[in-house]
Amino acid sequence: MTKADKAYQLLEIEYPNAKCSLDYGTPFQLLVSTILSAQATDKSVNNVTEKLYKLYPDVDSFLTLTQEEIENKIKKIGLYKNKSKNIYNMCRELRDKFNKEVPKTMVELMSLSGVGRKTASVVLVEAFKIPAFPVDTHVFRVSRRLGLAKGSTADKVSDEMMKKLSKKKWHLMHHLLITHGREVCIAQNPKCEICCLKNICTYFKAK
DNA sequence: AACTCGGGGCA
DNA sequence: TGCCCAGAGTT
Repeated sequence: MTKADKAYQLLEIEYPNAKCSLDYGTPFQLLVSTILSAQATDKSVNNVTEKLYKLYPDVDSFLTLTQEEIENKIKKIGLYKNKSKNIYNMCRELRDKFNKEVPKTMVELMSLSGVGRKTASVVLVEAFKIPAFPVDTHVFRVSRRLGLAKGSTADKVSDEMMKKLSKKKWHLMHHLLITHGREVCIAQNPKCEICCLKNICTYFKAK
């Protein structure tokens, strides 16, 4: 068994309920809620974005709003209002370049306003079940501390993780690493004493 | 690769 | 109030 498989196994036992926290309907709704939830702490995003896209469920309903109107909606539900410009522009890009459909490739998704590498790969995996390994700062930090990835950029870490794990494990592993990074393998003063992975962790060994 | 941006969380 | 942070965008 590889180290990556071992880590996966241990994390799966530690976090039996780990899964995607975003509840979404359509790919477009996932896209909007992913953008809005970026940089926000995960809680509260769910019901809040739900409210938003119940009122405005698709591209067309957003296209009827001015940027200021979108900003007011977002402000009212308590999320980053500065994302309104991105969402306003993105909906026009979807209309003009993609026939109002959420595109299904990394390059196309990343061409949209406010959509970067992480948001794009989340949409590919969650909405279209296209294999990808989203790397946020949690996944980046935990993978490197464990010694599963050595790359210095999120893209490299993503590639390394995909090579080390069978495809069917990618999706859950992503959520397991995020959960672990939030709760135990935190950025400052990680809680190594209680870590279920300390016996196989490069960072812990070096301490 | 390093920096900027800028609002939320938290002490 | 000031410090940190996540992710996108820019240089």
